[in-house]
Amino acid sequence: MRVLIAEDDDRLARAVAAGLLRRGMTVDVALDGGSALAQLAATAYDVVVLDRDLPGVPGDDICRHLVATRSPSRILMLTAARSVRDRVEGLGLGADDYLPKPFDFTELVARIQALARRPGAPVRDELGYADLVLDPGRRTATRAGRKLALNPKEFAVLAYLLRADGRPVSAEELLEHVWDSAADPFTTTVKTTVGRLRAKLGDPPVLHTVRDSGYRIGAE
Amino acid sequence: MRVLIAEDDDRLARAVAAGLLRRGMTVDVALDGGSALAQLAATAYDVVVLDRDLPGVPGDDICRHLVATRSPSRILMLTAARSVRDRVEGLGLGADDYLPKPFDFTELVARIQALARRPGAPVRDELGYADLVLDPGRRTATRAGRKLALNPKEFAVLAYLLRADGRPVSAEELLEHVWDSAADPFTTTVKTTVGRLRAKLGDPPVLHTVRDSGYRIGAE
DNA sequence: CGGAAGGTGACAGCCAGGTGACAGCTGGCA
DNA sequence: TGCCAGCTGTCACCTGGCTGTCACCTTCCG
Repeated sequence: MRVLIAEDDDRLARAVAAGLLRRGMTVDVALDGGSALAQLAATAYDVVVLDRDLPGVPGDDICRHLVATRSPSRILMLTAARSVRDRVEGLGLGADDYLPKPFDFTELVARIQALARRPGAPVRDELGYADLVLDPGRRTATRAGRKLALNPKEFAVLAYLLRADGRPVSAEELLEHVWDSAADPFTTTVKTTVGRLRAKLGDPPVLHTVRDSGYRIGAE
Repeated sequence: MRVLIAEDDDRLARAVAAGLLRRGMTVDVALDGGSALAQLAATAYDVVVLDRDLPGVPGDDICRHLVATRSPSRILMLTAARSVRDRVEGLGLGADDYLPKPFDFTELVARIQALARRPGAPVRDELGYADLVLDPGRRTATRAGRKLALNPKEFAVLAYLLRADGRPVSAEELLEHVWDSAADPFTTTVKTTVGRLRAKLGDPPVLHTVRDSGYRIGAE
């Protein structure tokens, strides 16, 4: 699957690209409207992630262009403003989905995957490991059928770890993806949050520490 | 995906049909209420775009009919009048979405797609959770057999939350669907209305807040 | 045994969300 | 037309809990 990220915030674009690459997608990045159009002309993308505030040619215009040319690409709009008006306008322009900044990176990745799956079978994505089940759509988490009262940050961390599917995830990676990308690199909040999450997950332990590489969901 | 457009303005109907065909949908048009009913009886549509001011059988009646027969079709109501009351009534009748004329064509297309994509809890003529029962057709709400005196806005909000079936619904989403889409994005009316609704719903609480995500009907 | 990585509990600031008072609007009615 | 009542939005203020920091402890490993 081929994805174009049209986003002028270089760090953000690269972080998203990294996440998608890890999920096996092919990713290109365009830092301004002009190059986005050029890349769209040259290559057939499955999904286009489109910042509304794009320098050069604004995202709205690119969206209109894609719709007008009956491009088969699905469009996911990003916007800084969170107003209702923006949302309506975004969808009105023909975008397939819409995400206001700031967003949870894992959420973005999930939405891109949902878009990539052709419409039809409604997507009910559920994450889980053993008796632990997470439903991102409903914001619910259960263990052995028992509901877990997770705070938003704890929930986001757990979702990210589950999506990592057993791979150890470093504190830095969590900081970048679950927290604001401008987070203080010396913060200790990750270990605190993981600690609280662990306590709520209960026994037997499913969230393990891999020394020097990070945290991991899985067996022993 | 199969869509029925029940709209007596011939030009408008054809323009919409053309746009939907271009997005790969199968489209039929009914120019009056009678033929709309006939086509609905003959064919299973995913989405019905329903003009309220339909000659023959009015759109409201068709909507009621679809809800009463537990049709799986999703209903998008169109209406010339733009009043809030209209909007609330439309949703109260059991429509899934509502669009006042004049509308932006691309917005209509986007909404139809959104409806089609929506995972399919079938439309019911009665909404409810636990001892709470809502009858959109008769605009009545009861809890544990006791009638609740809900204002129109409160009723519409509750109906929308019940249709979301446990999924958290953001204030933004409520604003867009229950209020006028041109609503002030910084308004605090949602939390006020939800507060009043909560007070009327009584104990035990069924309307919960999910921090950073919205409101949700359900257990704890 | 010493240092670094990781865990834990206490604490405080802040902000999302809740609440009550009030006022404007609207629709019904005489 | 003027009055009244109920619905709905705004505003100011409150509060509870989420989250980050910090100090200190434990564990691991060379």
